[in-house]
Amino acid sequence: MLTIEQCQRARMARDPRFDGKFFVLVNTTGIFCRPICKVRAPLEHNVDYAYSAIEAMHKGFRPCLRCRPDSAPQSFAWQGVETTAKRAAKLLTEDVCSSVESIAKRLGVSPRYLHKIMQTHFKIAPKQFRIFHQVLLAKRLLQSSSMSVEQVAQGASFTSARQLQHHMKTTTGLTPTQIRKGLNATKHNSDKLIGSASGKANRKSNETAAPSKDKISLLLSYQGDYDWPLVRGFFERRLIANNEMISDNSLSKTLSIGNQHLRVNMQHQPSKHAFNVSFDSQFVGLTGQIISSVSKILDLQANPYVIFEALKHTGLSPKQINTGLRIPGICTRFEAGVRAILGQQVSVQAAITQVNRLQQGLCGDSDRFVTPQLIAQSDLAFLKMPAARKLALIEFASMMAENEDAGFEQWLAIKGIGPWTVNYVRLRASDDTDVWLNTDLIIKQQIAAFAQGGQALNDAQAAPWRSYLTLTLWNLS
DNA sequence: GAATTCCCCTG
DNA sequence: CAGGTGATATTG
Repeated sequence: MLTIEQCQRARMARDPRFDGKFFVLVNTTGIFCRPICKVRAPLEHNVDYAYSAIEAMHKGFRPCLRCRPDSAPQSFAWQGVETTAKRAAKLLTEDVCSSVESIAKRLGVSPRYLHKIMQTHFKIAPKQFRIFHQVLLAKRLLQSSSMSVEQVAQGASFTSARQLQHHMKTTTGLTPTQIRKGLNATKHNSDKLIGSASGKANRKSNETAAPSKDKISLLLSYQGDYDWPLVRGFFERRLIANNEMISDNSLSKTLSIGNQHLRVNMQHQPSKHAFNVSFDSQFVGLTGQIISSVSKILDLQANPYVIFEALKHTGLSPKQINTGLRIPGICTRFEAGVRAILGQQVSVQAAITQVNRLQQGLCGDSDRFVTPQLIAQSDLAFLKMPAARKLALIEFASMMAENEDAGFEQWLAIKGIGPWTVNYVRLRASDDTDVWLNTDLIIKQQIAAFAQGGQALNDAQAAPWRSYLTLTLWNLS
């Protein structure tokens, strides 16, 4: 527990690390706040402290309407405007189809206020923010794929090649073709980049708009080392039949994006420090989402050097730290949730067997991963596991069927879903790099082993990359 | 940028 | 409890 002094300093500093740890009771008004409440700090002689919202309510205080200390921790209301800004940025880039207005509506704010939020947090209006993102994606496609300019425009969600031209010109001063030529001048020929355009060139021009049977392929590069054998092994031990396939140098998986389903192949090309990603060109419009899914699955954006440096200070010896460490990801929270629930208290082997039984039982030989709806409608009689866990899975599926974006506080409200499950999901399916899974059995054992060896593990040193510490300990076991 | 809402303080 | 103040979030 915290001392009065600590509380005092924490609330004066509005230190977010203490948010949720205690509450400020203001005697003069009978209102209680979170330590980070933006309102002018009450005088010390007017306040008391409580360690839970329940306690505060019980003492007759009502929650502050500004900081909402009554709402569940981690809910959006709890996290304040910054979270709204982040979510806005995410929605603006991910859901390019929706208008700015509808995104504002989804966030529960007026378009005007969204504009203001974006302006204060990103110094740019929502519309412009989105266009920049589209242009950046288009630029990347021009430089790393064999896609035609027309395809690039579609891939980056421009309504036409003309639009792409226009925005590219106004933001970079160059036309799409010039961007692509820039690559040719400085690097190799474009046909060195995975040829698939060749087949297209031969086809009749009136077919270009129609869905073709061609493959689109692009190169997604990573920085630093990449321990593919390790990542590959991780996936191999958790493979879902039909939905996923693995070979010596590649992984393929059927992704479900919206109501579309597509097979994506990811082939490791160590010499290029990249993965060659390919999928059917009829899904060109999903290019952006495919890239982000693949980046998540393969953890392409990690910077292993920085992580290595951080992990060195935890007490691990350099030999124990893998410089090519990546976190094998899962691209939807739903799939991660299913795997986590079925993985509670059992071995990796047992867990994946259950996942496959579930998949087989509800989807047969389909390559599409099971849906929330299918689980929610089933009684799961064909599964052999504790009844409580089945119920948890069904309830989880119903929640996801109703609202895919349900917050973790809603997850936790389900009986059978606790901190371990949520954190496992955060580790493998969120952008958070700082998930320290110290409630995990293996991790506990590792921590104990280090303590016994006289060299206690200092996990705080690994922040904000404790997800990688977690994975390192798993690998060491 | 004004108007509104909300909170804290003092008398 | 009323009236005064300062500050933030939000809207039109």
